[in-house]
Amino acid sequence: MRIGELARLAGTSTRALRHYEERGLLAARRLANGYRDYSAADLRAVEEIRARVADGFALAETRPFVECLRTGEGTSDACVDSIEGYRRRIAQVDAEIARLRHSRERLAAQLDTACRGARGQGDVPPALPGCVLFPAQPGT
Amino acid sequence: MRIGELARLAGTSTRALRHYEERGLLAARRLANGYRDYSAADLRAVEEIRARVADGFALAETRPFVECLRTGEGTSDACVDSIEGYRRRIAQVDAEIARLRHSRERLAAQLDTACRGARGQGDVPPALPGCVLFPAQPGT
DNA sequence: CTAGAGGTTCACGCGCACGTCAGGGCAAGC
DNA sequence: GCTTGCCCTGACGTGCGCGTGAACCTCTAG
Repeated sequence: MRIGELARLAGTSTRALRHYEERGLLAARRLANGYRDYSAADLRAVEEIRARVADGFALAETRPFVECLRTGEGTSDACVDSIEGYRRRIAQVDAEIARLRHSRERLAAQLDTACRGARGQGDVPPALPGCVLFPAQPGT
Repeated sequence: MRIGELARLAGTSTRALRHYEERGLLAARRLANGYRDYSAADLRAVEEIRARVADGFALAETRPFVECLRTGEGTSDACVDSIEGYRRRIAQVDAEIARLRHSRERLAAQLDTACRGARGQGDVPPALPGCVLFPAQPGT
């Protein structure tokens, strides 16, 4: 198939596919007229890339998975580097969640004091908007 | 004080301070020789900016807080726009945490199946590295 | 023959918060 | 006079994942 069809099937753009090729993630055969020619395996590779990127992997970090697809035929998980990649990314996500949770706590505290002490130190300010229905952290 | 001292006191760079000025967040008087001249209030403003940025606000979004500092003398919380800002940011953080949690679950599932099915379909692969001590999500 | 829908490469744009030169001026000590 | 340390204003670089032309070629249908 050619680049347009692959883009449609993979739910992305032709520009993205050429970008993956520039980055060495995707290699296309060429037809006699210079057009790129892709196989079903290439579609799998692109789906793999998109899936990893959707989970926060940088493009360069998807490389082990793509290479694992080529050598391991069928799955991209079955390589040591892939497992390493999963673990690293999970650690990053955990760290990021922790950071955001701390940030969330600080923000909630700030909002709280802001609502209490807003302008009129002792008496209740006239229904300061945004201070009713103070939001609790979901999922806790 | 001049820009270097302010940068040291605020724990940032002179370049950052000039950048804030370009963005209209910080206005400096000028000495006779053209040097910027800052006051203690400016230090408070810079601290405010840094604090907001540290909690994920974009530079432009720190503007209400800084302006609130000028008008409200003392705190930056006591303005309606600040409270709105807190709420919006909290909503963003919550959404981001939710996204990351879903991503985390998908990643853990992938790692799990990868560790199970790695290479040798039925028999246990020779202690695939990274598959021992499968990490659980912290804080749950 | 002529559109029109595809393909090709090259190369700049973007958003964001600055880092990092380049090329100068000002004040103070030796 | 020279060095040193601080300051000034441009203006380009960075990282990332493409978007968006420009200018051109190629195949197919009418």
